[in-house]
Amino acid sequence: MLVERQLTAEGLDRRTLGRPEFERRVWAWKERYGDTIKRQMIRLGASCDWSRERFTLDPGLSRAVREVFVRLFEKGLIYRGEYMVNWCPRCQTALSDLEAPHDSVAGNLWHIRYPVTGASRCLVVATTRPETMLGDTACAVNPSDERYRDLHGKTVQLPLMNREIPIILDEVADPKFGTGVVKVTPAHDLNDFEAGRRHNLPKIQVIDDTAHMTAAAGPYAGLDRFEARKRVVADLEALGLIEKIEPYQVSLSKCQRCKTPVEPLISTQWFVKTKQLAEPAIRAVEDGRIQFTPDNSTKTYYEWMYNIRDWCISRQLWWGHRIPAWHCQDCRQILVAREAPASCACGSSRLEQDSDVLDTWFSSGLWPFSTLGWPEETDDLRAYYPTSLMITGFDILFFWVARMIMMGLEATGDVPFREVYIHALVRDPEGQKMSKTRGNVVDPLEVTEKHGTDAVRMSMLLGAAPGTDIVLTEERMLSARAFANKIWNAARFIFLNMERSGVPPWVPEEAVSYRPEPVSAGFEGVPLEDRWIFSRLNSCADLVNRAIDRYRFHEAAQLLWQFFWHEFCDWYLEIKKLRFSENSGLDPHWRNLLTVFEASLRLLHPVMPFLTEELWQRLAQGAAARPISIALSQYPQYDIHVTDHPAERQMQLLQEIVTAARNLRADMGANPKEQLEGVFYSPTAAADVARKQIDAIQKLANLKLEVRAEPAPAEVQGVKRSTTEFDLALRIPQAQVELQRKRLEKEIEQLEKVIANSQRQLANQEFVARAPEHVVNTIRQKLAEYEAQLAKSRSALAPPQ
RNA sequence: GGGCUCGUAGCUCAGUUGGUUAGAGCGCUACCUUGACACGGUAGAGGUCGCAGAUUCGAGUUCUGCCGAGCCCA
Repeated sequence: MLVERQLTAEGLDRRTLGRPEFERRVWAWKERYGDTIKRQMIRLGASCDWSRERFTLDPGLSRAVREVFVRLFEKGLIYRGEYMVNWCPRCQTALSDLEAPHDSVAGNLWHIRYPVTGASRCLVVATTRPETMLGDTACAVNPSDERYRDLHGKTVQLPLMNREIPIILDEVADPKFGTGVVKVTPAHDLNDFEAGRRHNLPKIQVIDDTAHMTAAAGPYAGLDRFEARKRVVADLEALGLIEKIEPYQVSLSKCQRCKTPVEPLISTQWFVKTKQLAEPAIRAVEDGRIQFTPDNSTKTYYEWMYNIRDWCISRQLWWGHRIPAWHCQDCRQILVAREAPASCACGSSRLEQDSDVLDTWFSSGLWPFSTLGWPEETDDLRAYYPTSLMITGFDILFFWVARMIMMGLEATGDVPFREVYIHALVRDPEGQKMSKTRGNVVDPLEVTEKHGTDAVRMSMLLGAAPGTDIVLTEERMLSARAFANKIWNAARFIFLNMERSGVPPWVPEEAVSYRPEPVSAGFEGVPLEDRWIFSRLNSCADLVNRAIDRYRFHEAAQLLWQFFWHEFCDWYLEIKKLRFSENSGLDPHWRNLLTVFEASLRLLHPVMPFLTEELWQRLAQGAAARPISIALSQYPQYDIHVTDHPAERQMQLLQEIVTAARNLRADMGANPKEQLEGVFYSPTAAADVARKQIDAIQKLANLKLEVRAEPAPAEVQGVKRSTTEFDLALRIPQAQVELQRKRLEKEIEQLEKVIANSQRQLANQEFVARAPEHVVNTIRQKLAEYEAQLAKSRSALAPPQ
């Protein structure tokens, strides 16, 4: 179409150019612009086996097209027939139903009087296209419609044409619509065409393939169809035959490519009988040989397949696969063959190939096997067919996916793929579908240039929940860029400190078998933060792998974000700052840190390929034997032996202590830079954690802390924050103690609410009797904890005298 | 007309088989230019999960109806 546009601009058209020259031009265009999408994909970091790139007009694929066509024809599944097609008067071609989408547009419903022959009354018919009345060959009423019972078998006089046409009884007339009478124009409306078939009505074509009126339209011949409509209406009005005109929403089909209103025309086209192909294709999905994700696409698929109609596959275009059929110029016989036949059965050698080409989706439907060398039994075909996964958009579920399944089953006897993942559609910031006409298309190369490819990928993935669309907003991309920046800065920090500590180029060890190293002898000598981060990394790898397996990419992206930013950076690196020392060399702290960091990069790599590749190359530069790219390295996998529950519990306590202290500080309005003194009380294992991790706690909360392995006394100095495990008291100026009251009151209020809830639930006999035991126990346990905490908060609010 | 999807914090959305005080990012508020990062840090405010019923000991989650938004097919 773009090539035709170019020609128009040059004052040419394809007819003056001739077919060979036109084809040459299209190929030239394809050479020049054909790999735009490929370049975009490369820029977005798609890692495909580009050596297998194919084009449907490549020789191998063309051979498959002819093979399938001939086989279907020989099985009687392809036929040539006269049928009503969607005709584009501009493109001069037939279109499939899918290529002629219809919109609701404002129009009119004209009510026209047709005088009944030999009677003084008129039948009133309602139509949205008055100009087609010139081709009417009947009027129809519903057989069950009592109002018109007396007119059965009568005729009416077609106004303007003065033709006598019968009144037929047909279901096409809906008694509830309009007057219950419809005009029947078999040559220009699909429903009428079918009604005409049922009643053997003549088909009078009054509009030609350029949308002008034909000679059959009498005085209107030569007029454009819309001009003819005006004239017909004006003439009818002059005759007093217009009863009324009411505004009406018309369903108007337009050519998908050029938006010209489609004209339904009768013509001879090639069709595929789809019912027989659809049956096995439905079964393949029903019995699970093909699975859709998200699952609701399955319903859409069934809906279409159960109601499938024959597929018009011929196009009157000059670009595409020529239909492998030859017309004998002498006996009119049509020969369908894989290669051009030399002569016809009648002996004539005057054979001309059909001028039509095939719908592009015909060849696309063969893609999964035509690209692998079919019909030859190639090694590729044996190795890769059926393919594992088809990823595509919902908008071509019918165009492409359904047809691949039908064609795959028909040609090879097996499904073309096991799974279909329907990806999200990217929408503009207003949630609108992008379209060239609306002008809201986001150019991937542009946003990539602006925010970085990795940020664009991350922002899309974060929104990629199955079944929802992705709204691509500036804010989202900016926040993803902030994440990329965070990774970059974390790396900078690491590289900088490696230098300070005199760490030599690091050689990654076999990360799969690596365990965090102790800084002194024994398991207890492994720093808590290392035990913890290895356990967290392992858990993250597990969840990310599982999320990806289930196509829950938004979940994977969020897990990676949470892990890297809020665990690795916020806690791990912050604690590690305490462990660095000048000239330490590659000590266990460093080995642990670098191993986790390297694995994190690998974990992040599918989402942010460019950034992670860059950092990974720098990080692992010392390694002699390693993959040349992070893309070729192993993706982190879950290993049950790395899970360290005690470390996770201890680290959680550390975090709770630090958070409690920060809360207190914020409540008191303490300056973050001011170091506060405090006392930590706990009769439980928390005291042990506090004692061992005192450095980290003091650093992270900017405290000078004394740890006492005992319960807090009734009254402490300063302000106090309590959990079930511990009490933390900070010394602050007496004047600020009052500030705590508000927070305590709020906390008490919240606790009272949840305690009341829990109590109500536990008081319910039926709940205790019927709910699973673990649920009841959890609530009992929680209630006890709430109550203990409430007691502490109350005493802090009003210390016993 | 038939089918499908969605209504959860100001915005964009998570919430896996019904079961702890419903989450995230952005935005917002307060404090902090601390030698990785102000594209940052810490703390915080903000939701009767569209409405009305039903099932259940228990519903954001299941069912029905209604209201609202969108998509696909006729």
